[in-house]
Amino acid sequence: MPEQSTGSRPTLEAVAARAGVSRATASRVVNGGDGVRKPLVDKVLQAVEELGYIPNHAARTLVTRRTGAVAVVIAEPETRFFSDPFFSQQIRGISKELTAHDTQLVLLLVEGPGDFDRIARYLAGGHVDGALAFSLHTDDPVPAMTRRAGIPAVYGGRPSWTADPGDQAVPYVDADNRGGARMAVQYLRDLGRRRIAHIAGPADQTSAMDRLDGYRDVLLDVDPTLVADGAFTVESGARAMAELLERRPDLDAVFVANDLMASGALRVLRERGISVPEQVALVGFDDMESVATETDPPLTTVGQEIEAQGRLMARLLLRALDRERTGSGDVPESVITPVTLVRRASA
Amino acid sequence: MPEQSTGSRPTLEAVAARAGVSRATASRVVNGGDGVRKPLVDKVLQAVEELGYIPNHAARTLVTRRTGAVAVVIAEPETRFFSDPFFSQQIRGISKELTAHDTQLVLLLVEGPGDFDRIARYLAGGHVDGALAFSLHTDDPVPAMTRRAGIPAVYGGRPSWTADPGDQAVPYVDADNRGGARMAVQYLRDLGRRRIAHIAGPADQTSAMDRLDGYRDVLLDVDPTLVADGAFTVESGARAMAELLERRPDLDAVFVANDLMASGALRVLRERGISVPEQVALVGFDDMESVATETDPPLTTVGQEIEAQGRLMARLLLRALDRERTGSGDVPESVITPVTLVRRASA
DNA sequence: GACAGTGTTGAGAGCGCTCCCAGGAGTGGG
DNA sequence: CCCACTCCTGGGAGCGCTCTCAACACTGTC
Repeated sequence: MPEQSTGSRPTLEAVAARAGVSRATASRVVNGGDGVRKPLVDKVLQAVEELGYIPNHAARTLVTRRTGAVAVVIAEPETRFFSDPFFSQQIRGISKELTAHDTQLVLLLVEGPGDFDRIARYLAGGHVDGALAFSLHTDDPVPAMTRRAGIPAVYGGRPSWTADPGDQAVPYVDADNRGGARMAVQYLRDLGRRRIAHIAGPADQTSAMDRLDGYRDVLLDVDPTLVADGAFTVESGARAMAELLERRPDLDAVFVANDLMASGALRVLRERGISVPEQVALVGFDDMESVATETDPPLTTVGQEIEAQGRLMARLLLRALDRERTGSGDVPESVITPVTLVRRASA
Repeated sequence: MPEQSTGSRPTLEAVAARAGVSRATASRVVNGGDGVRKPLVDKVLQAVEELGYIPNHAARTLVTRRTGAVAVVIAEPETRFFSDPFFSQQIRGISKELTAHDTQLVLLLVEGPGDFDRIARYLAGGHVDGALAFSLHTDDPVPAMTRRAGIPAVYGGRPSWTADPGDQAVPYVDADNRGGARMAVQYLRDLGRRRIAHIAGPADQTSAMDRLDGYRDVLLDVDPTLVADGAFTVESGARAMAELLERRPDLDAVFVANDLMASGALRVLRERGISVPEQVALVGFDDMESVATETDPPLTTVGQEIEAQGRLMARLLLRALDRERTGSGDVPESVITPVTLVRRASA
């Protein structure tokens, strides 16, 4: 084991001295070795090895002005962050991609509304080169913060302001919510269902609205009594289902905007002795492993590649960073990821 | 808005100049202002405000040798990290505590076994002041890495090597697994159950072993046919339940080492038409929100305060860091957090 | 053989900050 | 009124690194 017990860690200076070269040459070797002759490269590399040299990150950042880290901002209120494996998977994808490009992931969980100041200060403080954020609510202050901090950002989920055409383009990655919804409703129709209801997600989340739009795309002028509002939670799904059943006891199918609500809806249907899928067919959205396969019956749902979305977000950000550094390269553009209908037993 | 559009951000030098003081005094004010007279403090503060000054983190780290960040190392193979809200909650608790002490959270997800090198290099590279890790497997290389890197670490879950008395003390935070198991089994006994089986977790995780020990504490010399092995997953729980039913069709209760397995067990019992809790009473462990309340019937289980555990881990680490810095303070000691029996319908 | 051109190396100037140390201002006691 | 002492402030070194620039060696050409 290299001598790391000597208290302070070896510096580039020490490496250079041991290799019998200047600090500048040692630095060149450590950073790739371009333009240094082979024998010297070897000598420096050996010195690095012998001393157990590890570059001092702070010193390097101080001069290069690059931190090699990006922030992941999660502004979701407690409840969802917990019960939702969505974030975990997305983060896993992000982590994979960042790791492959030697970039670190700083996790910024927003602790309540008053905490945005801290986040803003952090982003502006030069701690990170860029930011990834999940823009789930219309009033999200994160975009303004990253703009002011002057660092590139990529969003997960279509930010609401993209509706305004005049606004600056912020790249984002999102599943094809609208297309997926269309697919689900069309499937129910092909099954012969005619009174297809919808349990919608919260109006301040674009994914919920896009899914609602997709539902409407297929069922052109749909009866408003067939649509109930939910909040993407199990409980809200149960409530909405009860509401729908009361208003429209004749419904024969429900497209639910996410699996969590679908599981709540399923519970209510079971309690009332309504058979699924015989009497009422049910299709969810998300294909959330721990939910969709565990319900009784298992959910037919729209699946999205969550981890791939995370990877993609990271990739877009890294590309933006690269562009910033080299001054060239293609401008990152938003990406819509495909979805698939996963057939199980509920429809 | 302060003039941040001038390209490069203002330095301490600029603040000092504007306030008409030296850089040293400006630095003192920025770092608390001890030993600086009020009028000067105010002048500097005003300059900071006007210029929108934010300290350069890299420069500060370079001289203080403190990064103000800690790593959270998660070495869990993919599957569990996803389906398990455990980590999310634990991280939330960690984040809350760190944030309150102005410390950043760098997330290090281990991507496969070959990735440990990267983690080791990162920890040794002076990027972070300390590390939090979840030590779930006996062969976990993280402890060795942090020791070599010379940074303090705190573990989540009792590390297996704490069994060896000679080993150095590594502080950890863990739920009272053994006590909780005792509580659960005792409860089943008080219910009048006499043939209480156990579905155990994987043998390389101390939590599983501690729960098994607790089970044995109550049922002194238990018949080995009453114990089946699982892997903390829904599927493994189902398999173990089937196995138990085959070996001991007379069993009248099962204490399952976690809720995920309990939900699998429940499914098997339902499929066989065995009523819960009438014929077989079932108690789980973890009180995992999204599982325990959603099963049919809802699970009676042992609840632990996961978020509090995360907070505690962070607190212990911060204390160790403080100790390192000031050279005094109490040595952090491991903490066992209490558990409670949550009664629902399954027992 | 002189000269331009190419490739490799080292010296040294900072990056922005903290902190040690010395000097100056102010205070109280003898 | 002078001296010792305390309190506050500024000068300046230096944290470990990158990067520019100049010096140097070597090659090929006319």
